[in-house]
Amino acid sequence: MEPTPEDMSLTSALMTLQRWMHGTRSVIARELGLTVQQIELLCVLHNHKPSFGELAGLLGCDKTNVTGMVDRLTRLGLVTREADPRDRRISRPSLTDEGGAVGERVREAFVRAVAERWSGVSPRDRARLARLIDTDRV
Amino acid sequence: MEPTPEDMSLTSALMTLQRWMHGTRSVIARELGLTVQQIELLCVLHNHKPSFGELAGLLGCDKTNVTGMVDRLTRLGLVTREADPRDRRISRPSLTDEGGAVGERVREAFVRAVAERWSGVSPRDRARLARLIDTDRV
DNA sequence: TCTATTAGTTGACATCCTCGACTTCTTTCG
DNA sequence: CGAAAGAAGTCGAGGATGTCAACTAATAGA
Repeated sequence: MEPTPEDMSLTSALMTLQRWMHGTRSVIARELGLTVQQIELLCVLHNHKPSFGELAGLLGCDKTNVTGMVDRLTRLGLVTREADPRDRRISRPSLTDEGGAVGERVREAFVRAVAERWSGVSPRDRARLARLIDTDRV
Repeated sequence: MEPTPEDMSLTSALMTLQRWMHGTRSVIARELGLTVQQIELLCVLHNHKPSFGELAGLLGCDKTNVTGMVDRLTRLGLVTREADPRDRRISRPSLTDEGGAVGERVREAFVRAVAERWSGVSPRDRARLARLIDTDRV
């Protein structure tokens, strides 16, 4: 399957987008005194109680990594471990009230940044963009 | 500026995309025995000889960080420091032949992954997607 | 039951990231 | 010109991230 010119320009757009997202997330994290990975974890835990293994999959990192991340966020009072009543091996990280509030601020800030970056694009095109991005996911 | 429903679904699409890109880049890096940041650096240096400070800006990290990253890539034979003849404070990291070849493989792999992910979308829509992503950059 | 598998943790080690302090070189301005 | 101010890169300390192999505890399967 040969890459077409459209694939090339799409790739280049994605690289630019990648840098923009990284920068945006860094700023948001820094304002809250957290790391990018930590705010990502808080967002993933929104309305969601995965096990450590599932959480690792969602974050795209090793499960041995998640242990330490949850430890540090627990120390900050943002996350707790909840036991699974059906399987005593499993414990499910979940947000504390404060962790939920911080996650909410993160999502708000990100939506605001997105709205601002695409403010020159019509709502119709923004919806189209969202559909095109997620196309093969559906 | 209130976020609209379009902004929300765009944000959600971007978060999914972010995870896909992270996973894709991790796989590419791992296959080459490098880290995500290292392949990013190799890509940024393609046809480009920034100073350390400019490189830090492009990578979205601190310049004190770049010193170590360039050191490690130099040890791997992928990057060298070139002196700037106009200003002796400045040295410009640049790709060795091998570094250029590795960067080329990274770009190829990424384009292939992009082409595959959006293979269900018409070339016309892929071009439209690229334009919409980069809209306010132009 | 007895074995194999799964979930989470730990320790070792490399990398990433940030901060403040430092050296060297360049620019500015008195 | 020469001293002060600024800019570029480096270094060291310290925390966070990421990977690997090895480990414990609990469950599932034969």
